[in-house]
Amino acid sequence: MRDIARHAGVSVNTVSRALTGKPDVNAETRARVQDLAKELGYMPNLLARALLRGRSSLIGLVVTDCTNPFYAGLIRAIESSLARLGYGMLLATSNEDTGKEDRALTILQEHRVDGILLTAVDVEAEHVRRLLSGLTPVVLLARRSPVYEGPFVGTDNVAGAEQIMRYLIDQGHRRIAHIGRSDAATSGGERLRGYRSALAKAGIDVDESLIFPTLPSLEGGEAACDWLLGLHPAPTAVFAYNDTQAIGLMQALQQRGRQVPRDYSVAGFDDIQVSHLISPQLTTVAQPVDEIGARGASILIDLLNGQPAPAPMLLQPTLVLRQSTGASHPRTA
Amino acid sequence: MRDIARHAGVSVNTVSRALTGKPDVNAETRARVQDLAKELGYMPNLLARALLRGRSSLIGLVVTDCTNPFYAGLIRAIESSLARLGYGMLLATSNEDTGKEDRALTILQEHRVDGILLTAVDVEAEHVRRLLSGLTPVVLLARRSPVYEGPFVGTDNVAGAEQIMRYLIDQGHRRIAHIGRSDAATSGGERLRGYRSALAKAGIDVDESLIFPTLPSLEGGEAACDWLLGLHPAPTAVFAYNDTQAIGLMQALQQRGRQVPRDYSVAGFDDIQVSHLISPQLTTVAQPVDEIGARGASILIDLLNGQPAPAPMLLQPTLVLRQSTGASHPRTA
DNA sequence: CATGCTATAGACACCGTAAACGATCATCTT
DNA sequence: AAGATGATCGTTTACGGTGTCTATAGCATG
Repeated sequence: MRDIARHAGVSVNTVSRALTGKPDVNAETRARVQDLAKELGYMPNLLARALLRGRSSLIGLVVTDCTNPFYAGLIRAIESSLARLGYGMLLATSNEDTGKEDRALTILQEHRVDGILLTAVDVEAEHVRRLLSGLTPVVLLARRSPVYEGPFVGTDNVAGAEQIMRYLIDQGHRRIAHIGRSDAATSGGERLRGYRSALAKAGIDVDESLIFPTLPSLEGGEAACDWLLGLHPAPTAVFAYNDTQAIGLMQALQQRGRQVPRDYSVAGFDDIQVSHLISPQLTTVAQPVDEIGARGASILIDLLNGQPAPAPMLLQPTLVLRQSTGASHPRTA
Repeated sequence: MRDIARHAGVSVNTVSRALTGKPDVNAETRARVQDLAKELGYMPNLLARALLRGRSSLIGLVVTDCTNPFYAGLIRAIESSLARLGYGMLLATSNEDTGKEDRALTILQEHRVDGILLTAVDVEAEHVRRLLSGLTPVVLLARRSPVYEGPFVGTDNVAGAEQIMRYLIDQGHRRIAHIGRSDAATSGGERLRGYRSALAKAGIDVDESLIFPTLPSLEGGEAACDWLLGLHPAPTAVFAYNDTQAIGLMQALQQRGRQVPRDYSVAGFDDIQVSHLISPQLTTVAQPVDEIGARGASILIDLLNGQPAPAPMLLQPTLVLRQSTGASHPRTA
């Protein structure tokens, strides 16, 4: 900028005014300065501007694992929203480790991000509490504590689970097993709640022995196979916490000579891309990933602009019926 | 920092020295300052530090699409490497659009990232040329122009294609089709080169009518199905540019009543996660994603520390044999 | 006691930009 | 023609840290 000022024979400040479109600059001078800026390849130093204005135009995003297709979609939606609004995105990954998450958040704050979008490993953790009571605006995504009433965007997991369960019940299934999530993630509890309430609404007693908490991974799904085959009387359908588990289960079932959906209907949650590539294609519940990302970003930006903190926002998932579920058949075994 | 200085009864400068571990501070004073810093919840302002030192501790990463599992893996590897080295990562997505890429790169530079990791949409594009001849250190990932001799890390696509082709040839296949990539991405040309050279080495003439350039997507693979079925004499195997195409093709073939690998052996490239979830599991070539990311990051950091620019680095992919390929059967048709 | 050395800490400048204020000059008003 | 007005531009200051130079005190040395 100094260079431009010297070449143009004006002060640094005039250059600043000319380039940022402020008034009090002669049109001629402005044109000359702008030409020179282009010629010299000038780029504003956002660091300096940030330091002065106390706004970095940077948003921090923390996810647990960007190779998870759900988070990958989230990242894409957020990045594109933020880019459109003129913000840069600092991405950090916690890898489901609270310690790493804590450090990542500290780094983000030291870089003076204007706000943070967080899918927390453990919403109750001490460092999350500290963050939420701090000055940096934060919007939680996908996971929240039940008592938290601040900015949040996520899927209505209870409603999604109820939808898929109602569908299975409508198909004639009465003994429906649930593969759950064994860790602290709140979505596990919510989907389980939907499982229970759908059964209750249909007048079916919940059989606790039909619930199997495990890891939300392929291996978790595979592990559930043995458990499932050991149940008597056998369930006719299974609702898994997520697609990955459901796929693991289906693979294991097929290896044991069972057929889906003939022997067992299997339903998942998330609608990751794989789900319509495997055979049979998986019936599941699609999360509105793009909308979660876009809403999260816009809520955060609104917060930065001084809007009051909105209440938690639950978005509705949609049922995706495919081939892995069917009508209940009477058991021959 | 001013607060700490006042509370401790020392100058701001002394606080700085105490906290950054510089010498010339009394051990007692240092301890007092550090205690106060913790108590007051002090966080260094990296913006200010960056402005002064001319280093932001920020690295920019530009990928075409973070929902692509290959790039998602790359992002994870890079993020974890950078975090370990004390750098933040600014992520931008080009969505295969050179205009968006250009804008993203500008934003990154305005934020004064210390260096950029780039998987360019089009390595020959004007704005990429400009970037490479600029001052910001850049390491290209995965895609490069043949004439570029600067910092680059990627897969040896030619060798990977040769490996899988040699395997198919060893299985007795002689008429092997190739579904290619229709756009400018260099990896397309490289894999095609491997296809040709493997055939040449085996003494098989390249039949240009067996090469079908299309989109690197599911749809591209599906589109290739009609073409494939129209070939006479029919090939016994297909080598696709990537797994996604291969999967699209297999689905389309199965819908037409053809069986894989009985009627056609199908091989892909990339080893995305889906590949071992579908049936038949896909034979493919695995890219060393983690290593590409880790090497890319460390090369960039070396550049920042004044090391001379290294030559392009090609990493070897590994063959993953699964169920979608088999020995060549004589055609009955 | 003068001198020089060391340990410690303060003062000042500076990074690149922008807001606030002040100065200059031409033009307009009466 | 004197004063008011407005357009244009320069000067000063600040953002939060850190490198460099300088100042002071305490101590050992000759």
